[in-house]
Amino acid sequence: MSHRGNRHGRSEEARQSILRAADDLLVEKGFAQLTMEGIATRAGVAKQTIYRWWPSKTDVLLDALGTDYAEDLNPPDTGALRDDLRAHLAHLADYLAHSDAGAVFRALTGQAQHDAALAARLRAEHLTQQRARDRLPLERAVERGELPAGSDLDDLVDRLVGPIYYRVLVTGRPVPPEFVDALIRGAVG
Amino acid sequence: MSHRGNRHGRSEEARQSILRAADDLLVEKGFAQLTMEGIATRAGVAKQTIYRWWPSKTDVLLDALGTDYAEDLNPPDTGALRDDLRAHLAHLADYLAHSDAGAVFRALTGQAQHDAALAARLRAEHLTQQRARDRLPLERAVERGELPAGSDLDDLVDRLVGPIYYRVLVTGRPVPPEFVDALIRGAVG
Amino acid sequence: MSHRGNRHGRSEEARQSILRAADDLLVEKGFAQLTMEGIATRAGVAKQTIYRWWPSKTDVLLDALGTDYAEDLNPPDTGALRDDLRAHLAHLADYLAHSDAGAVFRALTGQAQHDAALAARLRAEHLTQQRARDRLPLERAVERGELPAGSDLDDLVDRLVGPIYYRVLVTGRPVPPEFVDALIRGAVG
Amino acid sequence: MSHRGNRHGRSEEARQSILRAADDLLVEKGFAQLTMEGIATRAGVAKQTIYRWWPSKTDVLLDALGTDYAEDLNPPDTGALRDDLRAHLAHLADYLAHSDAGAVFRALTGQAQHDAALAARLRAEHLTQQRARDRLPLERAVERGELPAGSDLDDLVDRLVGPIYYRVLVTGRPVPPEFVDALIRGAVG
DNA sequence: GGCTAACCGAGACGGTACGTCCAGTCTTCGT
DNA sequence: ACGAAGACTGGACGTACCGTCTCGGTTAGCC
Repeated sequence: MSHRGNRHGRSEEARQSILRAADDLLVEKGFAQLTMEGIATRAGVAKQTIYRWWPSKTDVLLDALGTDYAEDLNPPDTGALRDDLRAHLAHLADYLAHSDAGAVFRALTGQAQHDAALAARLRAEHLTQQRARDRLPLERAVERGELPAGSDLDDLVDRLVGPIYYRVLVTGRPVPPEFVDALIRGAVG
Repeated sequence: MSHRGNRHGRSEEARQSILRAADDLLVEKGFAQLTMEGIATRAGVAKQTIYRWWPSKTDVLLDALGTDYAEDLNPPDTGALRDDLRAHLAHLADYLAHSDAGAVFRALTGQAQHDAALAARLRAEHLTQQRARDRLPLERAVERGELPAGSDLDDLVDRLVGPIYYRVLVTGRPVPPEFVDALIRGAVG
Repeated sequence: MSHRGNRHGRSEEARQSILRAADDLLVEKGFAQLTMEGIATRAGVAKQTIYRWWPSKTDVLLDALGTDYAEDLNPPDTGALRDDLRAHLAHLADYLAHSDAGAVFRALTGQAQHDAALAARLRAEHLTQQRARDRLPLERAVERGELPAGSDLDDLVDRLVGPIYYRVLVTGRPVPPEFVDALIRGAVG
Repeated sequence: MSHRGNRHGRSEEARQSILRAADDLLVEKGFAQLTMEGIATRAGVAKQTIYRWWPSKTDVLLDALGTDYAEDLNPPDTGALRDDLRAHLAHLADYLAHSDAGAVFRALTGQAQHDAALAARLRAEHLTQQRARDRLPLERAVERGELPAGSDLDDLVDRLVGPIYYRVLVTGRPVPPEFVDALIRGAVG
């Protein structure tokens, strides 16, 4: 069932190897050394096949970021807000700083500083969903009465994850459990 | 004081027009469209003159970021911690999001996601000083007894400024005074 | 009589529209801008349909040159050698320089300078016949005793038509009747 | 005295190796397989250096044709028209059909069938001079009284060289001395 | 007051990657 | 069985910048 160049439309085989090659090369050589020609060569694909489906290397990366992001970062539901947050934020910090998908995210966020259109797509296609996942423990806590009903959950999310993103993207400092605990105390008491 | 061809060392005139051109072009066309050739043309300078003094365009920007950063972001000393922080954090948010120097900072931070050496220089030459300025109100509060002596001020700084950087660099959401107040309440009670 | 997707052998409709498209495009845009894709699009035909029947664009043109060449350039038989030649050579010159088929011939001859196989086919499939037609008046003159029996007619043909091809292909100068007369005098007295 | 990239202007070294590479590759692989990239690689030169000075590969070839053409084809001056022509036309035929410069000429003439601008340049920069050389023996014969004063020398030149070009460019037949003699007899008695 | 060192502009150079175009092949569906 | 459609690999196109280089011109500061 591998369609290569026919009227069924695009080759899933080529698509996979391109995304894989982009991911690998980003991790190996970094965003600046990531080129369309390099991806094509590594993927064993013609350059035109990449350009046919993606306008630029950032679009390939946006696609490569794809489902990984969505699936990996679902917070647990232990029934206790602080436990949920402790686990989720630690996972988030580790994911952003050390996973391959995290590397792609950092690269795209970096590029988004120079490219407003990319910034918009990154927010629409990934950040929104991620923030929804980040909110889940807080929403459940409101339902359980652990948090007051009128809380501004978006602001709470920012106060919880903002310092983590800051350390990962800006200062490069690690995010130990104690720091996560302090964040939680500051945000939800 | 215009040295064109002399034995007194580099031309201050050329230096200024290069930094100016880099700054302007960054704001006008963005980091990706900022090229050494473009800077040279705009500055009316030979490419070699740029390469003689700066290894890359990020180094020019690091230099252009220069003293502005240092001078502009000194927190006030009102004698009351919360007032100091309110003013300083609001100023910081505005500066990062809307000033020309903020644009340079965002561009460099973006590039630092792909360039570890740049990340290191950016931290050493700018972030460290900025964080020191961010700490000042907290240090004075400790001296005044407003904060307990053993507080981890670095962690407090991260909890105060982290969400601001997060909004500026990642979500693009604005930083209204109410959000700053919530940050302050969460961090220093 | 329109076969589109059938089991009756190739579509004469497609064949005609391809040859027609090739001819038109050659005249409109020139050989260099003539592409297989362009022919396919203009003819409303899939590229593969062209490749199924012709290996290259020059083969399409060889085919397009087709029967036109053969039919159009038969010399008259007035019974007088010089009259036959005068009419035939003037017609030949006009045909080569100004007709659509002449444009195809010039293009193929040009391409044959870079492609020995094409040169061979062009000679075998067109030039040989054309030279046979060019010889006809001479052969009839030998039969009538207007020319001596041992004459090398091939050399005579070259001396008659060579300068015409030279003007058309190389210098671009016109071929007026006086020049044709001079040619005839030089070749057959 | 080899200037590589300085304000003296272009590198003569690069110019020579490009022309040489173009010439060699044309002879080795033919016009169709001659590419700008191939020339650049063979010449050990950047593509941009070729494009800086020549708009297309035909312009490189026009330049490569250069002085060779001019120098090599000067007719002798024996004092006897028929001897001059016999030697010159034999030389011309051999040159066109068998020399490297002849291969370049044939390729350019072929390409000129598809490119009117090239045809114009080829005539202006090479054919005109060559025809002037071809006329020389005739002009000297007029001065000596070997030919009548009113002769149309241009037409005579065409009748002498036309069949030779025709054989070289169109039929591919050889040009033996007997054919040259017949040409001379037909044109100048 | 000419010499000379240091810096300047200009711009050609060898390279790398860009994004586009077309060649020629292949696979499927519909007629 | 054939034609239309169109995705595929491959390779050259012509362009934009990269970072390096060599040169001639200008201007102190020194003999």
